[in-house]
Amino acid sequence: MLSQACTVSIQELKKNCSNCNLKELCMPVGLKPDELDRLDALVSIRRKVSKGESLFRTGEGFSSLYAVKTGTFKTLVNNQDGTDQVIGFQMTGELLGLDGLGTGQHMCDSVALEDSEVCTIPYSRLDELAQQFHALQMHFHRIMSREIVKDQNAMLLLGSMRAEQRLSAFLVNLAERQKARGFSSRDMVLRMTREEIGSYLGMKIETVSRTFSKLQKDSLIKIDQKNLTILDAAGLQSLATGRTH
Amino acid sequence: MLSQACTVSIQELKKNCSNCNLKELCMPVGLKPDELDRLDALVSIRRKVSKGESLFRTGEGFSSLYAVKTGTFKTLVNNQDGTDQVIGFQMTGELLGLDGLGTGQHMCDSVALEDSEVCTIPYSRLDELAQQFHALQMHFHRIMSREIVKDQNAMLLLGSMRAEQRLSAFLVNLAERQKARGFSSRDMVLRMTREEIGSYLGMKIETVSRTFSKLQKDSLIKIDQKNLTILDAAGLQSLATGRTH
DNA sequence: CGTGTTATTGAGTAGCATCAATAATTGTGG
DNA sequence: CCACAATTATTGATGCTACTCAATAACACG
Repeated sequence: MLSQACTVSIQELKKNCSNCNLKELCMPVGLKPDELDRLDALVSIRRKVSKGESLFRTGEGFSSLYAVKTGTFKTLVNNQDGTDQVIGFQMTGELLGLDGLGTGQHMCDSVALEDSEVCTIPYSRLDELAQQFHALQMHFHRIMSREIVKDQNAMLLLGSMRAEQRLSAFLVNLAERQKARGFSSRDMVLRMTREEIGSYLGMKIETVSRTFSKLQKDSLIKIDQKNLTILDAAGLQSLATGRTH
Repeated sequence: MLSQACTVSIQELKKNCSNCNLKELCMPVGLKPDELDRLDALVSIRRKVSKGESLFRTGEGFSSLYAVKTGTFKTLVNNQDGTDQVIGFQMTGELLGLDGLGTGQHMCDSVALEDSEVCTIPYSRLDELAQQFHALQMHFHRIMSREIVKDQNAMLLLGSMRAEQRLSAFLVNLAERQKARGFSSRDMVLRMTREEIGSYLGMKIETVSRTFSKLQKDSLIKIDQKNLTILDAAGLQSLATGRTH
């Protein structure tokens, strides 16, 4: 795995966190210059993950966290009957692997939806560094807490929304995240299949497809395969936050 | 709030973490005696919360975590349309308040389902102590990670199980937690209403009631109001882990 | 003891899943 | 680079699950 780092050029190695344009989204927020330098060394291990390849799998030993440098991932939990369920999509700047910390083993699979690249953050070294730099420790806590809140909001979505609302909320969320990354929140490319969206939102692929068609018929979106345009952001938002049942 | 501590007798104050019978479930797991002593001082602030009363509410400033000493709580997220959804039930030894760490404000409400008591753990002091005692820091990370995994499993339940399966999984989980606390996993008292169960499981109160009746008809459980007896634990378990759709 | 809350059960219905057929797209090997 | 296979997506017809509405019963609380 470490040999993967060789695929990164010397030039690339020199620009880690310090001048990474994801600073605001990833770990290093609020760190002082010297703290950033230390973190740089930590995440110098890059790893490429091709489309469809796993970053880690359920049951594998946990040793590192991963920050998505480029690309998109999905996270899957293995249902006891052998089926999988998507429980999250991670895009640039988001952290992967927090699930493994509790037991020392990863509790889900992480699979790249497109050719992607991650920064590997060995937990033991993050921990060491966090002991020295309190701000990093605090920030790490905040990241974990936000992960908990995010999951709880997903529970809300799954527990009390109907199909149209779920999909709207999902698209609004995607748009927000795109915007936070400096991309258009109007036009985007869905990296995941209808089936993956359905798995995440607790609905069948046919229902996802029909709901997309309905949103399009109502002129809220334009959807052509993976290419999505949000035509009426306010309308979509009001659908997403509307009555539950 | 601090005045609540006065309701605790001197005698009670002397027996905190060190000889608390929840050691295995709560924070102090794996700490050395001197570390435990320090934690003792930390959690000496007890607080009683009567049935129906809030421990904290959405939007309130975050300053402390809470360990349930006795009793049961429910956690609610406020849906944007004004309705609430139960996203968890906390029993003895479980930690509350992790949601507030990310933003500095609580992101959910926590309400006592019966007269309860919590140990207040000021975050700033926990943090201080964790800097000194690395084991505590590690343990705190593990607790947060497990919270994430727990929520992800709840997403799985909500996204891919049908009513009977959801309720079975819920009851099996309750039984396991009762057992971990040294109580009977066969007979228990449900502290929550049917409506609260329904809210948590993403189903209506009528469906909860009907599903209880069905499980009883099939001789898997005996349910008389809040009194539950699990007659066929294996059968219930196999329902809970059975096919999704 | 009465009132408000909580729970049970029935009848009818809406929403989503299932089954099915077809189309569009992606990936692969010749 | 093209042809074929496999995957992914769309749309229709039908059925089942769980929601809605409703009536009644049991319980909790003051």
